[in-house]
Amino acid sequence: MERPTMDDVAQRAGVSRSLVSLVMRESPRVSDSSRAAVQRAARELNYRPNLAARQLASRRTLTVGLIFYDLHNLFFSEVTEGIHAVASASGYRILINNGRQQADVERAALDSMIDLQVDALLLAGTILDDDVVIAAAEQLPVCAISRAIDHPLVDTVCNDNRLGSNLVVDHLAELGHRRICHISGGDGAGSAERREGFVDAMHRHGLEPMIIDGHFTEQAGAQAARDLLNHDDPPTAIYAANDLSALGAMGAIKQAGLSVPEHFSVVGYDNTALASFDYVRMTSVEQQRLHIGEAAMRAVLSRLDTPRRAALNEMVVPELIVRSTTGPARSGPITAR
Amino acid sequence: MERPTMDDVAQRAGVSRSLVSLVMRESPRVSDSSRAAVQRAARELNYRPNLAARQLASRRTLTVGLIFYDLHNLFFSEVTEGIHAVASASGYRILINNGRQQADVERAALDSMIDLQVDALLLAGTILDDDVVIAAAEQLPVCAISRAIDHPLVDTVCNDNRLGSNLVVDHLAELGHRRICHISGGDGAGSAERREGFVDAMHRHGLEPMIIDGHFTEQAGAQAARDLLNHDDPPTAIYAANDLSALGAMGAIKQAGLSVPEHFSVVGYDNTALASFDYVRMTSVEQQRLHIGEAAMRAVLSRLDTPRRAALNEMVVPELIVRSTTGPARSGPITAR
DNA sequence: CTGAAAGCGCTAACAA
DNA sequence: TTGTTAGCGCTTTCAG
Repeated sequence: MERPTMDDVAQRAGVSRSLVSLVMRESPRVSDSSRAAVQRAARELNYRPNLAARQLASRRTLTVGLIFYDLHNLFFSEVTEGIHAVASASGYRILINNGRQQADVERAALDSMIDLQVDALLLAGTILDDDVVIAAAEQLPVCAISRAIDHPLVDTVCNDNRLGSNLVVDHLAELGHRRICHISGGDGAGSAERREGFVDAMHRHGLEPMIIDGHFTEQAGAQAARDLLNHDDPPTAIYAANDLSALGAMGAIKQAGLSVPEHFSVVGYDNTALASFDYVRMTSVEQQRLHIGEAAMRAVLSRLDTPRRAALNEMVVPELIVRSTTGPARSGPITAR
Repeated sequence: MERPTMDDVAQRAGVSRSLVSLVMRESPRVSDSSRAAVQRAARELNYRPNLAARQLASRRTLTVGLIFYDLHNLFFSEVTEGIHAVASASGYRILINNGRQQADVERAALDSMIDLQVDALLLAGTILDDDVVIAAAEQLPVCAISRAIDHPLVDTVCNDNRLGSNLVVDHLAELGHRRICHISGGDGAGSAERREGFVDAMHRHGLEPMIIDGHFTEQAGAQAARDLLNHDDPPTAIYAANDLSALGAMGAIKQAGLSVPEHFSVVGYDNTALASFDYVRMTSVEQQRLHIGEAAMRAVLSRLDTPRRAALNEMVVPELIVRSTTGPARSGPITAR
């Protein structure tokens, strides 16, 4: 069964193909009667426009590509909701590709999107080289999410990671914590800023920053926590660079027969579903993911209108969500209950 | 900056466009010297073939569409890995769309994919009407994942949900549990079979099945558990239809000051990251997600070769992963520690 | 092994 | 408001 084409519809409706085209694109300059006839014919034939042909002729796809750093990280799922909301309101569809945490896979995904001629590109936490991103931005609007890129053509939307770290340290200091350890996020998106914010905030409170190099993974958090447990003078609070890592730390603490927040306070970042489960109830920093997604989509839409405008670098204000994994600092050494 | 076309490459390489086309499609019938010249010209111009044009002429995209029931469910992330592995080995790219748990969004995603002329469609846990799926299957190869559809054109890959439930009940019965409650998954993918498998297995053990209607969500699991806690004679074990729901139940139990597995054993389904976190260590049923993804992708590839072959309905054997949320049944009523 | 020519299904001036 | 006419960038016969 061959798919009907515009010509088939035109023939059936007794009009020309261009008229059908106009109706399909919802042009106002069509008489009501013609429009009705075309729509009826289209329905009867179960006609659907061929996007490839449309795109070849019009040079646009009404499609934006979205490349994920990692499909397993729930942070991006929520960001996608925001993107979707704005995109669908503007008649754009979204195509997702998974970078699987590997730069070369991301690169292939990016090439693939460009081959498909998406109208714009959204990069969610990708670790692609700046050069690659900039080269892409020379071809089409690009917005990087959760990643700073300083270039006039690349828009960015990030949360204020330094501020987030400050909120965390303030909260912990207020609870009486003085020895706070940060498990860093390695080369992950935003981890450098979170780390710097942590150091600054600690100094501001007159405290000595303590840092373990980590990753945005459960394993890294677990390993770091195990190291801390063997420390001569373990900290009273742990601030992990994201929820996954924080949960890893909580797992290690639990396995050691200790508990949160009695022995250690633990704070994560991202406020993903992981943190909000009643079984976990983790204190975490909310980045305003929905807002981030919306802002990113709006950025590329506006650049579609104004290709050479100056870069937009939006900094979203994060918020600390206090739950049950933070409490007063224990006094003295660790004693199993 | 205009994108170079095949003609530009041909001109630069001093050959005809058709020859460039052959080289781009890696045809063996090209002399080494021509091939080299074309490849060099393409590289120098930074040429990338226009997929829309290619598709318009060849009628294929080398692209498969994947529609997710929900991007927030980690189950599908893993399935995607399997799909990706097989797809990329065969030169196919994957395009993902999120159904956001709503049939109409799924429908829009499906239409969108068909408009884009993807070569085949993979449906991961979608709740689309059978009619819609079948109509799609008449246009292109379709494989439904985690969902049974009985139609000669629709391939399916599911895990054996009945068997999964049997494994769970066997395990719990062996631990001495006799009052086991199943929190069902409502209209979610596979929940009917899990429920039936549960009932059968209970009867096989001479036990009375107990069921609460639920959903594939944390909230549903929590609500069900709260109901059970108020029960005259609460069960000693809870088998939730998926990990999310099981974690919800664990949260409610924890909030009530009770613990797992001392007061209640809890089992989930899917063995997602949620279950394997050290902080959770939940006993759960592994569906062999990677294998499921691979099988689904292989199914559509084979149907691309043999469009009218009989439907393939693969049933993947699940495995019970025993962790720390199941233990011997408590004897007697619940007493807080 | 290489080139010429005819579309794929649609959009976009331009004319009428 | 509607129809005519060129393409969009590529693949695919078919000759040579």
